[in-house]
Order: sequence, then C-alpha cells, then structure tokens
Amino acid sequence: MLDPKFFRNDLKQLAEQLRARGFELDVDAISALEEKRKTLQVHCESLQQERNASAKSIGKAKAQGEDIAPLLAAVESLKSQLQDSEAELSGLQAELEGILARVPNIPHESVPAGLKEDDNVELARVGDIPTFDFEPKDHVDLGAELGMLDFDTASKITGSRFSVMKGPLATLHRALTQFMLNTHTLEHGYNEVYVPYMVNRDSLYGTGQLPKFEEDLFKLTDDREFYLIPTAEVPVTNLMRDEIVDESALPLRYTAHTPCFRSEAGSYGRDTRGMIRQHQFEKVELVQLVKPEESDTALERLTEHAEAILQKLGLAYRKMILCAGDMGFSATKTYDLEVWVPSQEKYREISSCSNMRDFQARRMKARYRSAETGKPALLHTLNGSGLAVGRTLLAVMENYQQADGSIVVPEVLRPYMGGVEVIKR
RNA sequence: GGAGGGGUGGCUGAGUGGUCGAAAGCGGCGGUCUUGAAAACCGUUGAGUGUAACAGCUCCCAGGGUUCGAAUCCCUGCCCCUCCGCCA
Repeated sequence: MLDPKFFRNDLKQLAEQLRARGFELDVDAISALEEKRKTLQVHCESLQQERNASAKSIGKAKAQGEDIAPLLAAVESLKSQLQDSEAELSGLQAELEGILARVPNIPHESVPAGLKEDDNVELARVGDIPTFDFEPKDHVDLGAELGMLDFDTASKITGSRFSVMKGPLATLHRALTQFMLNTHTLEHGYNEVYVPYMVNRDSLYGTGQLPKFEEDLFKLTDDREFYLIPTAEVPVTNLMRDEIVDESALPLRYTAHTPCFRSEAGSYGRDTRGMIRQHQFEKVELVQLVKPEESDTALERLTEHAEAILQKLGLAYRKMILCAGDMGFSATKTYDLEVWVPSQEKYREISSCSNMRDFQARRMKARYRSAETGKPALLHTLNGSGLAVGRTLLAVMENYQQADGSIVVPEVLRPYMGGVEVIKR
C-alpha cells in the first residue's frame, strides 16, 4: 500500500511514476471518490460530534435529576441521520480501499525503464561457464538414468508439476538446504525461524499477494480459508505484523526453509519439463526488516548473501536488475540472480531479491519506535531467495555432470552428504 | 470431542451503561541528587486521522445489534488459558 497522501496530493505525478511499470492509475475515478469521501467524512464527523455532545449533556442532566425528555426529543432525528452517513461513508471508504489495495509500488529511481523481460539490465557475470567434451544432458535425463528423479510417479500420486526424488539425490537436495541455512545463520548473521506453511488472508494481504493475485495461490477449501504459502516471505515478514519493535532491535534478519506452493495458473505452457516450474518446491528465504535509511544498502548486502551461495557452489551466474515493468507488485527495486543451465545454454532465474520499502509495512502495520523521536514509524522490508533449492539442485546436476551420467558433489556439500563425492548408479 | 475462564496502551493489569482514551505498576523519556552510575524522588509518556497550531473525529480482538449514550449489555466469529477425553 502506498502512502494515502500520494493519492490526495500528487495524483498526477503518482500516475506518471506508475505508468513506468505499465500500471494505469484511474486518476479521474480516484479523485472523484476522494472528493466525495472528504466532504462526507467531514459531514459525518460533525454529526458524531453533535451526538457525543448531546449524549454527554443528557448524562449530566440525568445525574442532576433533571427531566431529560425534551433533550431526548431534540436528538431524535440525529441517530438515523448519523447511521445513514456512516453507512455511506464506509461504503465509499471500502470502494476507495479496494482500488488502492490493487495499486503496485513505485519503482525506485535507480530502476531501468522498460515494460518487458527484455528490458532488464545485466549488471555482472560471475564464475566460469563449464565446458564439456561430451553432449551435456538435462537434469531430467540425468535423474531418470540415475533412477533418482521421477516425474511420472509424482503425477500418479498427485498430478503434473510435482517430483519424486530418491536416494542420494534426495539427500543432495536436503544437503543444499542445510548448507544454505548454515551459511546464512553462521556467516551472514540471520536468525533461523520455523513458521507455518499455511497462512490466513491477513498475512497474504500484508505482503501483497492479496487481493490481486489470488489465482496464483492454493487455497484450502474448509471453512477456515487458509492458503498454502507461495513463499516464506509471507509468514516470515508477517512476524512483525501489528508490532512495534524497539529501534535497538534493528535490523532484523530472518532466514527460513519452507516448501512453497504455487498454482502457476498463468503459465500453463511454460517450463513444463523438469524441475524449473513446480507446484511444490523448497526455498531458503532471506528476510530483513530495517530502518528506512538503511534499506538501500540492505538490498545490496542481502543480494550478496544470496550470491555467496552460488559462489561457494561454484555455479556460474549473472546478476540482473529488473526493469520497472518486470518487477513484482510490492517491489521498488529487484535484483534477479540467474544461474547457468547447460542444457538450455541459458541463464535461468534462481533468486529474486527485492526492497519493498514501506509498502508491505504499511499494509501490515510493521513499525519500530524511533529512539530519537519516541514515535512509531514504518519499517522497510526486504526479501530474497537464498536460494530456490529445487532450481539449485537442477543447476548442480547439470553443471557437475560427467560423461558417464554421474554427478560430482560440490566440495562444500560433502560434509552434509556423509562424505559422498560422486552420485552414480 | 466435552466443561469452564478470558482478550483493555510498548508490557502487566483495574474498569460501576454517562466528566473513560481508560486506574495502578513496569518500561521509555526529561529532571533533582551524584565526580559518574545505581537507588530514591519529581514530572512526562497510547495509536491513527486532522490542523499553521488548536479543535474535532476514530480506535479497549473482529463484525453485527440494543441505547440519547457501550471498554462495560446481547449475538456471531477469531484467538488465548484451565480441566477432562483423545492423540504424534
């Protein structure tokens, strides 16, 4: 949620900024509603004032044993008038709120212009792309030949876009998770948390998945209306919903390993082969809650923390900055990390690191108490994948494959693999 | 699953249908004292909206209702606690 003041004062300028990301703000509708809201609210409040004053004087008169009948008669019509105005006002506010809750965040001034993926800008390439003296296979074939990765059985058990892993490959998958968590907690100063995998609507509203992106989510059908989390960002950032933390506790850095569930409703034909795009995948998430003046540098650090994983694993990657139009709803600025995938001869997204500034914090009333002023102020929230485990597994398999179809276990993972150095049949 | 008790400011916790945005304590902030600190004492201290600043308005879990007037009474929901049963 953007600062409501933007909608009252600089509506034209705001519309300009949002157009940069391909969002058309309905300036006329909003300003008309806003105008109505203002006059109605003033009217409503003066009626309330009248009611409060007369109720008070009736109370006084009664306490002194006076006859209150004439006073009651005088306020007779007030009640229904007030009820009508309040009903109209709350209807109007709901309408306005419905519009504003669907307005995305404003791009940071350092974000490149553009509306499509092609307009994203490459900032750096890190690591050497591996060369093979044989035709490298993709992870689907590698996994199938090892007898450790099976999509057909998964679709029997559940349906398409799920996977079954077995034996050392399942262990490698777990090893990656442990390695990531240990790196972030022991070397990068994150606090590990365990959180629910189902959340309520308020939490999803807080991080911005609702009300606009319901179709991307798996919703439970019983009367509690819980949703499966699409990312740990939701439960972890919501740790601070409706909280006021002391400034001295900042910055807060959390990491969590969770499964993520996405319906992928809008991407039926894309990446149907393999582990790139699944309904269920594991991710180690990084979340930071910081003072406003620190969020720009916090995004740089957080992105480095994600990069460190790729570097330690010896995977080649590139760092992209997303153009205004390719960013997520809540983000002001996003770096994507893309890992080299040999079978596709392409870099593919493996991490997305964003600064939301106060956009989510305002929705969820996540605040800190300033030591200087003693007043509560909105936090800035950031998050990033550190990393998507399924995609990392795929990258390790393909980049570390050998001519005989075996897979060398990266040095840093061996302690988590009981010393196994090569995964083979 | 059964029975009961609760949700009040940053925290703990009082609150009679009317001068209650709300006692008290803790914590925070300012001060006195002190070389400095602690202790003690004095003062101050909810969030939002609005205003040039006041005023005004909203908020005592959420949503409805009763009433001239609701933190207080009624209904529904959510959450927490205690006891019994069941259970990994």
